[in-house]
Amino acid sequence: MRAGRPRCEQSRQAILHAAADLALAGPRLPTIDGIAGRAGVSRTTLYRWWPSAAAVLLEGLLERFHDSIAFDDTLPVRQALTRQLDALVHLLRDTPAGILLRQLMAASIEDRKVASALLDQWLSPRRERAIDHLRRGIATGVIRPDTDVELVTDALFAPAYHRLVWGHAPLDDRLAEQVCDLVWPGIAAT
Amino acid sequence: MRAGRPRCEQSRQAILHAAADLALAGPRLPTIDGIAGRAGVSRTTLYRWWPSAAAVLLEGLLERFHDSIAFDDTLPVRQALTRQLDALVHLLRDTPAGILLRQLMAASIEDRKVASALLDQWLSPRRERAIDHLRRGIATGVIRPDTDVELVTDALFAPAYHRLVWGHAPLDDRLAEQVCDLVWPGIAAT
DNA sequence: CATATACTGAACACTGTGTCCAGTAATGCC
DNA sequence: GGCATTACTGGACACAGTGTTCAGTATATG
Repeated sequence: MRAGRPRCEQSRQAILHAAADLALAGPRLPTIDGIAGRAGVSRTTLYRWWPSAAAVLLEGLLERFHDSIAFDDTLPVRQALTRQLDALVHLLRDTPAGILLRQLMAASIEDRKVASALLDQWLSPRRERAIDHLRRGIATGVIRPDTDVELVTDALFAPAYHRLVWGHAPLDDRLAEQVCDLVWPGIAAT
Repeated sequence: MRAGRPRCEQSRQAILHAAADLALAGPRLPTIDGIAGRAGVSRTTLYRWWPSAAAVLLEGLLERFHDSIAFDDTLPVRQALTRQLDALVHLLRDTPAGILLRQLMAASIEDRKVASALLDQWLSPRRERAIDHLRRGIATGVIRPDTDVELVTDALFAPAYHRLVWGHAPLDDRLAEQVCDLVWPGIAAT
């Protein structure tokens, strides 16, 4: 163990919770001062461990939803994809993850570090799981071998994120199944 | 004509251009002070006509790209959709519209007024045109009559916006055609 | 000329950022 | 127990940006 006073895990949790609470309370990203105040912690402690409020928010999101990638490769490919997408829709609509992600996407547009962290730790792992399913489908002959798996992954998942960001249409219960039904004929082996 | 000194159109243009220039120069939204300084105009003049820097940016975007909806209902439905999507991909990748839109999407997440303006004046008109094409396809028997045109519109256009925002994959030349090819079998009348 | 509206430039209070520093607290090691 | 090391505190600071106010100046109509 390292010498010196150990990091206070209780403060860390209080900070992550405070950041999430503030993010959920309003449309604007929480401020460093706001988070510190609500967590009952000194401003300096925040800067000691995180470079920005967005970084705090991201760590909280990842910690809270780290096992939210619905992955089940025992299911048939089509069901597995539908299930993963349905889990995402549910997550974005019915848990704080949706609002947190919205704000982090806004932050990532203005801050390249947040952008790469969010891409590496949120989107890419989920895309990889979907791509795994698609490759499995190609391997088992269910999906056409010339399928562009990256493109199909975007076609499947982009509508959910799109509706989250723009808010022009609801993330309804049937979305996942509808999108999968729409895309499937374009990739199914004849 | 109204009494009093008329609004200075030259200043207005200088402000819109300054805002766009600053937005293109960096990842962060331009500031009111920055825009005013670059346009050679008093801060007060900006507040006189716009509520925020994002509002300036949005007005500039809409004015510059107001006729960027590729709409041609003489083409067959499938080509018309492909063409509209291809025009969008090109716009997002090869013109300032992409960067401006990225920043406006970030602003719209933090500011509901920006969000509704952007939705009403950018996304919705474009969605409506796509929906028109799809309805035309249904009317002419090319597309299945039970098609959810809103969902299909999102499936077609969301991938482009998704790649613009996340930057995980390029907006390449074949994207429009690939997405249309992927979705078409799911909506084509048998 | 009067009236109405627009632009200027400076001032102001306010919020938030990011850094610094001296002081205090908690741990491992000798 | 004493020491080195690291963590947390709280106040101070300079800085950038916001949004408003106000007196002064400019330019249009009638």
